[in-house]
Amino acid sequence: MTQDELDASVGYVLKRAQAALRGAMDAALREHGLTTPQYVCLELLDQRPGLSNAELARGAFVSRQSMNVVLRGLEEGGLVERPAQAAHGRALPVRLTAEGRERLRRAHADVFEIERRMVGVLGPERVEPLLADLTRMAEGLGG
Amino acid sequence: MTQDELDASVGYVLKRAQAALRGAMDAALREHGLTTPQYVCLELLDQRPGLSNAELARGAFVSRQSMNVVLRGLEEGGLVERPAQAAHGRALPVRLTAEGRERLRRAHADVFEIERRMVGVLGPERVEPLLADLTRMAEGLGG
DNA sequence: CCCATGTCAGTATTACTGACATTG
DNA sequence: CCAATGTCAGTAGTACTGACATGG
Repeated sequence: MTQDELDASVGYVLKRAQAALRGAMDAALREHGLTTPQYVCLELLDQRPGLSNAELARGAFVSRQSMNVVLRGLEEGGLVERPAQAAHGRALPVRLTAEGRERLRRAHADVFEIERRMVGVLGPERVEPLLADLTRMAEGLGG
Repeated sequence: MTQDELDASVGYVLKRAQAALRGAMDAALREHGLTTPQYVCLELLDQRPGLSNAELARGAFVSRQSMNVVLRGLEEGGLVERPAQAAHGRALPVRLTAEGRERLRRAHADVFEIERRMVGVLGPERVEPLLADLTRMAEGLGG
């Protein structure tokens, strides 16, 4: 593989774009006392209240164990809450607290601005195909 | 942000695609006794022999310290080598050993197949714009 | 002096694996 | 029995910060 081929590697530019986004998010979220995985977790819970740990893990593309660590941090910070016992299954539905919702709201504004800046360099007509292509690639790998 | 907005978030699908690729690479490279960061490091060195630790770190989007850990692992495994002292600067040029080149060659075949499978679900005419868009997005965030 | 580099130390977050009991 | 879940334990990879000496 030559240098040209590396620059032209979809995997490489994918990683580059993701690293740039992650770095920008880490920096912005630090001011809100959140890590990027924590933010992702809050975002998922805001959209689908009551998701279980395992469901959150799948949504954030991490293991159950990793998500459990993230959840424990959020719980200690009073941003989410879990019932002590499950109603019927084993899954414990997680919900945002009022403080969690408020923290998310403020952090979201900054993250939204980052994403706007990232996507803003593209022509608006590119966004839809880009979303479709990335989704199909993930599905193509069984993701 | 609604569920539709999350699915439509460029950041989210970007992460999803990258997670799928990373997972596939981790699985494939395990059989070659390599981690994904180690593989990326070998690939960079194959293309540009003599890169320093700091240059490799920038190329792989990790910190100097993290890359140093990766390099130490590769050095212990006899896949790369560094001179004990720098010729003129402080930077130590890293080079693949014969074994490193051979290990990379075999691993590369599997990784190439994964990328082929990932990109294969797209129309060939989509690849170029995709590369360009991802590159521009990274640059737009200062990556 | 300034800056990039290599390196050491310590710590934190995230990740993995394996394992096990529980629930439906 | 089987599948999914929550959880415990151990380990590993990657990240951060701060610090320091070195070389150009």
